[in-house]
Amino acid sequence: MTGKVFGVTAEIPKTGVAFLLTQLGTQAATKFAERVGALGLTPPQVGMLRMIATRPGLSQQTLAGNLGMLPSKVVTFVDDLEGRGLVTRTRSTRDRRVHELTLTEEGTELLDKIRAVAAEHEAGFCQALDTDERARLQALLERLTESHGLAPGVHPGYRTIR
Amino acid sequence: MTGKVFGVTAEIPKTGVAFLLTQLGTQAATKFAERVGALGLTPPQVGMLRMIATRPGLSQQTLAGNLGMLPSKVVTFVDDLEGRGLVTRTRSTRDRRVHELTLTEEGTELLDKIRAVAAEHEAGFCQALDTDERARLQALLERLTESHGLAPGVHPGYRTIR
DNA sequence: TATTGTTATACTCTATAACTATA
DNA sequence: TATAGTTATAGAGTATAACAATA
Repeated sequence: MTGKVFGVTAEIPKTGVAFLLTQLGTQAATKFAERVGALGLTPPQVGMLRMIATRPGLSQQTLAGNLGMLPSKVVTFVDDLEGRGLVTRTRSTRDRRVHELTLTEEGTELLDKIRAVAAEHEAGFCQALDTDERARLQALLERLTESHGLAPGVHPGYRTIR
Repeated sequence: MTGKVFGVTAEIPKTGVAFLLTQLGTQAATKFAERVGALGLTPPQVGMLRMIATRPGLSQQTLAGNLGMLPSKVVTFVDDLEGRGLVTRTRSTRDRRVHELTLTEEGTELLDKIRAVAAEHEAGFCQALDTDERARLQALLERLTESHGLAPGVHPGYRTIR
């Protein structure tokens, strides 16, 4: 196979599915980070807000475990989100060691914006495909994620990312 | 939509194509890193070896530019690869400032192993799909990479990764 | 004694900027 | 003066471990 790269005709290695996924996954993650960055958030923080919305009152330890983040990192992020009035820490009455996390009204509103941004991201990223093609692509990708035992909706990289 | 996560029945956000790509891209990159790690290499180093094989005699600056890496990082990597007898630096006769990079015989042999490892990676990652499904998936993914202007065979993340 | 949340610290990584040798 | 390669360094980020409060 031959093609133009860097202005020079060069041998292009036949790119397989795995490498295409690596390329597109990085691209998708970067673009999503840009979009939520406009809301003052990082992708891991978005994951936290979603998790808190899904399971209000959960502890920081549980949150860290579910998202694969370090507990010390969770402290920093919650400090930030709490300082911006998006999340509240409440000492549990049953175990005064734990801080129960919940979204404020403002946090809930921001999550709505996040959902809108995510929808824009999805639409923008798949622009080149028509509805039918997207559906077929989605079905194939779901098959792959299941075969790799990836948890639905959980980014596998929160343990190392920002 | 509802499903089991973390042992608890919870609301799962409908995962779109963009997020599935993020998940799978991270997974593919991680698994590839593990495989080439067994050869003592990082993915960026693999990219360097491939680039040097494609364009023997290129300078470190050109290599850095093409792969989106910092020149100072290239120095470190080439130090390593040269120390292991995989790559040679030769002062250019036309411009004694530049170091022309070439693969040694050993480097060429290692690149053969890398190609084998990449093939195993591809096969292993797509195990859940039959030949026909892989071809259709590949075609759809190629459409997406083209629509996003991604250069064939070039990982977009070498500028930040290890 | 074990666990939650927090803080401190050591370690790694990245990016920038100096520095040399050549042009 | 500008550029290729190198080295040094400052800043950021990560993971580990120490710590106080509570169980």
